[in-house]
Amino acid sequence: MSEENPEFLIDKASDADTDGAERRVFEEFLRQRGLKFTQARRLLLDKVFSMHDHFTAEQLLDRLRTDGIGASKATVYRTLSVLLECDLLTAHDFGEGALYYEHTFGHDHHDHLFCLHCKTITEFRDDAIEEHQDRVTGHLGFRTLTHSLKIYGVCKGCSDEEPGLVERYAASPGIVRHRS
Amino acid sequence: MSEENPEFLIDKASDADTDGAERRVFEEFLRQRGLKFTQARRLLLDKVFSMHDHFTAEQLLDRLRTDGIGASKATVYRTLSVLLECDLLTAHDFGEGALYYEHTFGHDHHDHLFCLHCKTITEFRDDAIEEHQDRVTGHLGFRTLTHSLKIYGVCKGCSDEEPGLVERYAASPGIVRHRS
DNA sequence: GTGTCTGCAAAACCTTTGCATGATC
DNA sequence: GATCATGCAAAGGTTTTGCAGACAC
Repeated sequence: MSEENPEFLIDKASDADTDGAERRVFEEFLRQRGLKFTQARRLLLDKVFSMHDHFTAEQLLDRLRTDGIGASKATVYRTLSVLLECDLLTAHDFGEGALYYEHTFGHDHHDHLFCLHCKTITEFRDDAIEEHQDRVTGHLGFRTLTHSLKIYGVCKGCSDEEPGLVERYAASPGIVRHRS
Repeated sequence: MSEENPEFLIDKASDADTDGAERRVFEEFLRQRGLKFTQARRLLLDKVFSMHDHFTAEQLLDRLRTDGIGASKATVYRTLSVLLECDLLTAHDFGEGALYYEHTFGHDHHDHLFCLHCKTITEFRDDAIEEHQDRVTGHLGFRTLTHSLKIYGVCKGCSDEEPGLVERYAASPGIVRHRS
């Protein structure tokens, strides 16, 4: 492993080709529940799986419209909700007002770095952290269903470009919003 | 340390007596900014520091009214905002719609377990987890300002009382809401 | 043809804000 | 007395919902 690509960094490009498996999962899920595989749902599924970054409902709607697909806001939210239920999608709240979604098919759990300046989201995974979490919950008899670790700060790119940025954010709690 | 009280559990009772220090901090902060120490702010500060659990703005408002203190919703939100800015308060988003607040005076950083069934919030701290986080961000040149680790699941009390609860939640992604 | 889905607009929800009145320094 | 704070109601944002017409099975 090179220094530029440490073992805990997640390679986003590797999920580029899912071989259409998400579609089979989706169709099967719909069938089981007596729901219908409509054109809107097919178009939305395709769009969601063509985006390999995190996106909000509004951004998804915009990109659909750019493609000339006239889906309504209600349908976007309702379809995202179905995709969440069948585990093809995950939502993350970074305290920015809207939820960020990412498709998750065959992806392992991972955690996030959120740059408060450029809003870039970086994914990472660290087994040691996971193990320590399990140790804590095990001690307490707490049965974990899901968990989230989010680290907020300033990414290397931003702090290289603008030295003093970190100090500026640290002095402006209003920007960090004290959400933790 | 007894088994009932592992070293990573945070003893909430220990912050019961702050000796009024939070009031001095608050007054000093207000003075520095040319803000006023009004009756509403004093009453809210007292109430916030008399509550040793996590609470929402709505719950705070209710408890104030129970005490016969008629603060408006706007004032509650505005005062919470000031308390956040002077680091006497922290807000947490557990995906329940509203933010949960907790007063933090002389408290070290800690993480949270959230029981999806009884909504109980348990605090813990684990230095090893923090160290691993620092290692990851260090590798990436990411400058951390704050972070949050939240573990969602079913607490020991709930799963003892209702066996099968965990499985029920695991099968109902809609309840977990897929927020992570 | 039955049952589900879509789009629109309106509502829900928490939170913030504008403005006139009232309190603090 | 100047300035900031309060309360009310209205607006802000994202997300959800009711309903009539449209589509999938």
